[in-house]
Amino acid sequence: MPVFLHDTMSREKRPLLPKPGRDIYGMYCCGPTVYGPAHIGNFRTFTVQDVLRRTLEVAGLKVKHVRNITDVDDKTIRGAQASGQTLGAFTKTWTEKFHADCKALGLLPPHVEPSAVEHIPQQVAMIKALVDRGHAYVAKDGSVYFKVCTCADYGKLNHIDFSKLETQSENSAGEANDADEYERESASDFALWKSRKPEDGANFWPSPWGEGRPGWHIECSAMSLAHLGATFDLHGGGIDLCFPHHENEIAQSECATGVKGFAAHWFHSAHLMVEGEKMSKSKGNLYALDELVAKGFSPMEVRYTLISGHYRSSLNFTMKGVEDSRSALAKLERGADRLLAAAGFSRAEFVAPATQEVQTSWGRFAKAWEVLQDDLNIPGCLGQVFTVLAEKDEPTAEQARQDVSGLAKILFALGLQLFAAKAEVAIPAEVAELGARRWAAKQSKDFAAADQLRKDLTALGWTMLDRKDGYDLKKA
RNA sequence: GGCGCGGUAGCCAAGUGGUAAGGCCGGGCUCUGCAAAAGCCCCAUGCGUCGGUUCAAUUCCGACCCGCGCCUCCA
Repeated sequence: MPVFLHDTMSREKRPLLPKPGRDIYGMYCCGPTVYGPAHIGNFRTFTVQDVLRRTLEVAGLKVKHVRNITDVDDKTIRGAQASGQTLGAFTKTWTEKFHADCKALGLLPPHVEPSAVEHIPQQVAMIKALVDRGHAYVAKDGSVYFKVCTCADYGKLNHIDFSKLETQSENSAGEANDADEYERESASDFALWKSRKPEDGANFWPSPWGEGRPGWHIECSAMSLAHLGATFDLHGGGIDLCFPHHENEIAQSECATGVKGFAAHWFHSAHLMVEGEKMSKSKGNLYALDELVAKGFSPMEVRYTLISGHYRSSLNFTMKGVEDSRSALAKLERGADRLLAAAGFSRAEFVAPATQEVQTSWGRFAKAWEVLQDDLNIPGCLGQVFTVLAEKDEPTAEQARQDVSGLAKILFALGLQLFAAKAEVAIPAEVAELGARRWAAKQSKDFAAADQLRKDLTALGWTMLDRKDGYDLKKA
């Protein structure tokens, strides 16, 4: 059974399969603009896309995952200038930070990660095709605009009747659309090429229309064409990109190549709220991964939180939620440990099996997998996993092995790495000594002394967990 | 105004035309000198409101209330 996923354009749940005659499933995801650390909202989208890619792979598809880096736009140029760096040096710093965060969150690197700056010629070529075909025009200042009225089905992704919108002279905020800013012919036309401006500094490239830089929308069209072809299987991004970015991509790509059917499937993930509020710079709730780690949360706990809601519903990200995730993850680890013990496996053997075995051996987790394949229902899948782990009947060793295989694949698909090496907290000599003394007191049944020593440890911020044969010291 | 999404227990969150997964928290028990950890058990006659369809609706239809998103470069 193929994976089924809701498609934004058709508004239907549809099977995900490579185009006829192809054996590779091509997916393009809009990546980050590298002008600062990505926030958890960005990472929700990238994490959900990562789960999709992993799920498709577990389902046996060969996936080509392309995710771009936007390294030239107003924000990157301004950021570079403010930091006194070249654009390249500036975006390299933030790209590396992004990669580090992705790695910590367990995101598989995309197979191709093209950058906009590296694809200027492709973008220029596409713009040229649009001009040649009459879909774009050159303004007085050398900027090039896409002429929306030449694209009859513009608006099809968002189901907007664009002939009406075109005449709208102001947006919902009551602000006039500044149609004359760049001498656009129509308010809905958008920039493909922006002519060189003094504030761009050294960041301009040659083109048939003079020096300048590409508009934002064209980069994704050019890079998806370069790496996946004129048509490909799936295009993803945050729901905010649905309009106008993705609508514009469709228009540019289909008009430039003359081939309809740019992306067969559109995958949009809902946004994140933080503590019940919309994320925004002014509210200061745009958490970066580092800030959560500084609060004592592990990236895996953050990942669990990010996937704990269905991707099409907005998710309220709260610190309590991450704490809940920590407990849930710990429960998952205990359940997995029990299963491994029943199967006679070590933790090291708890890995997703190679592709050949991929379709078999789900054990009791077949239902969880089924749920995951149905519109990437991660919460439902996790619910199934916990249900199975709570079953009372002890599995036979053979059943447990099947279960381990199934669970390993589920967790691989979700990208949840259990048993992550926890940062060893060094035990101060003073604490270790108190612990040893308390253990000795307990052994000699001097409970009054033992209780006092426990209090002393608590005062230092440590707790002592007794076992039958020894004890652990943990930082509170 | 246009196009969408959603309102399920204290919190988070699945799901279904036949009577509510799961996680967290909380309570109880077992274990334990104490404490914790762990295991087991309990925790929505109820799924925004009001109508309608139906043998049966939280699930379908309609209206209404409430919250949220996008509507030109924010994942």
